[in-house]
Amino acid sequence: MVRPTMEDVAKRAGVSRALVSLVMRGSPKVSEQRRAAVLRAAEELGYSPHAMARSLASRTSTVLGVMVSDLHNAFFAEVVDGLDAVARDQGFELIINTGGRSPARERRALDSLLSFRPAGLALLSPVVPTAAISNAADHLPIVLVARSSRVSGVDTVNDDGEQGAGLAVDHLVSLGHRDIVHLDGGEGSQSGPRRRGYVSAMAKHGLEPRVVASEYTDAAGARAVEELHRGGRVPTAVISCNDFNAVGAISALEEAGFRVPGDVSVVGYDNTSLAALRHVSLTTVDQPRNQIGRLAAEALIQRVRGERTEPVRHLLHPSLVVRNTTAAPGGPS
Amino acid sequence: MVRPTMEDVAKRAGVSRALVSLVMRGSPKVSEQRRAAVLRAAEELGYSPHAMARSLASRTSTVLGVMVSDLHNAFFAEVVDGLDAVARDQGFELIINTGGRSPARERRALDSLLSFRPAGLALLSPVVPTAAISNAADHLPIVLVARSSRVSGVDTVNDDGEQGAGLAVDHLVSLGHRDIVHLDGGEGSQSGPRRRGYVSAMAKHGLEPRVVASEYTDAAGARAVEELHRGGRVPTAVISCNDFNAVGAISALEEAGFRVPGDVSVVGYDNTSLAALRHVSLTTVDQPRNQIGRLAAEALIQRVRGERTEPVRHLLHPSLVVRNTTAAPGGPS
DNA sequence: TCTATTGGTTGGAGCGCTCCAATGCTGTAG
DNA sequence: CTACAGCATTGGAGCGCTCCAACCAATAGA
Repeated sequence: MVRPTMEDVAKRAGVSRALVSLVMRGSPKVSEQRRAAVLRAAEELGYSPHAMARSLASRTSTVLGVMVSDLHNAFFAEVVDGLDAVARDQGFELIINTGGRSPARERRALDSLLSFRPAGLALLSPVVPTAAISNAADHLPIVLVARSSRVSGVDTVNDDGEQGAGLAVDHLVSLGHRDIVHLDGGEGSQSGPRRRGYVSAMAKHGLEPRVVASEYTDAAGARAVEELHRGGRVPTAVISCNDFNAVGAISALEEAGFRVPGDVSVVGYDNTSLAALRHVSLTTVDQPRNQIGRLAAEALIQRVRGERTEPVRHLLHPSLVVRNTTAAPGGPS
Repeated sequence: MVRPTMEDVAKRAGVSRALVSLVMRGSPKVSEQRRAAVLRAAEELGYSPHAMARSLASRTSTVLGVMVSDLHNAFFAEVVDGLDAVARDQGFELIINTGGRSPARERRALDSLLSFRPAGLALLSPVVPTAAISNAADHLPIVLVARSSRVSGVDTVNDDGEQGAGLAVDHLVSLGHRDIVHLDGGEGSQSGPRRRGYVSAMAKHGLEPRVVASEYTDAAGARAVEELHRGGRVPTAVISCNDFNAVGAISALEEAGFRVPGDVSVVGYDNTSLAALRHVSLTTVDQPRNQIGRLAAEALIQRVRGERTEPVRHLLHPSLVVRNTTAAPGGPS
């Protein structure tokens, strides 16, 4: 169970501890002969450097902390994937913590991440108060993902939800729709911009917006449609707050006897793997999730390396993915 | 950017560094008066202990390493969720790394995890050779998830894939099906046990097994069904290797004019969130993913605490979730 | 009165490493 | 033959903490 230390390697190779340290860090000022001897000794002992001791002694860190508000959510999983790819590539490790969407739990998660003195911190859709964030930002570089904030000195990476919703409206209008309803995401993280984008795009086309309260789940999407149906006010097109909601809406529409997209067109948001299933084949708005993660990692690493001190605010352009749930109104199924 | 140390807190509170250490670790042998003074000083300075220095000095760690072969996969996300819940509850942190299903990358991920000298390591469906695992197992407790292995001294947590496939067969047989095809998962991680379970359950009922090569994707499921259709050998029931495959199969069946479950019943495997969507409503086999994660964390922590030295091999019982894609053969849609 | 005992407190060594100033060792110039 | 580079190498201090033996009252027992 006991692992060899630098001292052990030094002894075995017949050199000093400092020399071993130089070899381990790939310093050029070591003679080839000694280097080989050290590497051999390390190999024989099964030695690998102790990252924490290294970090303590050098007062630097190669760890990036990641606070994921909800690992369950596929969106974050893909963002983390992007973060991970860049981090690993640049020689950084990820240490991940989840907040469970509760400010108190998230607060603790944040503290425990900070106790590792990471080089930087990525907060994915955090719910902690701004004060806690700006507090932490005094100590280390921070990048905020999927939460816009004016905390000074903090980088942000966001998808432009307004633009995305606008794309959906434009698409439907170009197909000939005029009666387009938005199923709102309520408390969901990006629902505000999406709603605003919908409303302003409708206004742009001279159409009257209709926003129906809903949530980011398929059950909520179905419920919203059922209410519309009961009220006798089913539109020719629906823009859901996300893909799950859209799938629920489709299912309720079909149960009520409407054909999709024959009678009603439906657009989702997020382009989750769900939307791509041929059984679903949902027209939806794609957020470049992986790229969001990559940009976040890059922003962090730039700061860590001192290559940049000005905050950067990435606003990524979503794109529309047209599949089989949208068509001209009254068209063939 | 510079954070206060224990020394600073001690000075401010007018006590020794050792006393601050005791307070921080919640030792009972500190007078209330001093404790309060220390806590106040810490608060005022914004001090929080340095986890790495602590770990170095105490030669213990509160970090559990997690190697996820593929974060993208919702299955692992949920397992990590379970791990996370237990770990946090027991005062451990998770440090996560991904291997990307490549032995070389995974090997590096493993090394970098080990360089943090974590208290234990959870490997989720690793692809590295057994030798590497048993090597690491000499240094720290390891739990293997979704990969059965006879490495001595290593704990494992697995779902009983054979039993799960058997449940699906039993269910279909009890509905009256006799012509049941299995769409095999090929290289997929648990496809072997699932296939074996299918074959032996069929044998048990005196039925002839039919295994069709496929994969863990919806496109592959659709392709397999199309082949069956072209060969004119569409069965009355299909057991897919996983939910994605099942959804693909359903979509291809419907396109070919078969009703599900009227003409053909379909069973998935995994009970992903996809299966629960009302639009899909797939009968499937549930693996207790969250519990798999919890058990893995518990196994690790028991070892870390020295509460157990014998390896434990959890084999979890899957359960059948009956929804709307299975019915008696030839029954109403 | 003197010695145990107890509970609170402290200084110092040391965890495995990095970093820096200092050392020894060539080789070349003066 | 001394001086001085230039280079490879080294000892030691120190990162922020824990742990241990020692210490210091204050109280209890003999």
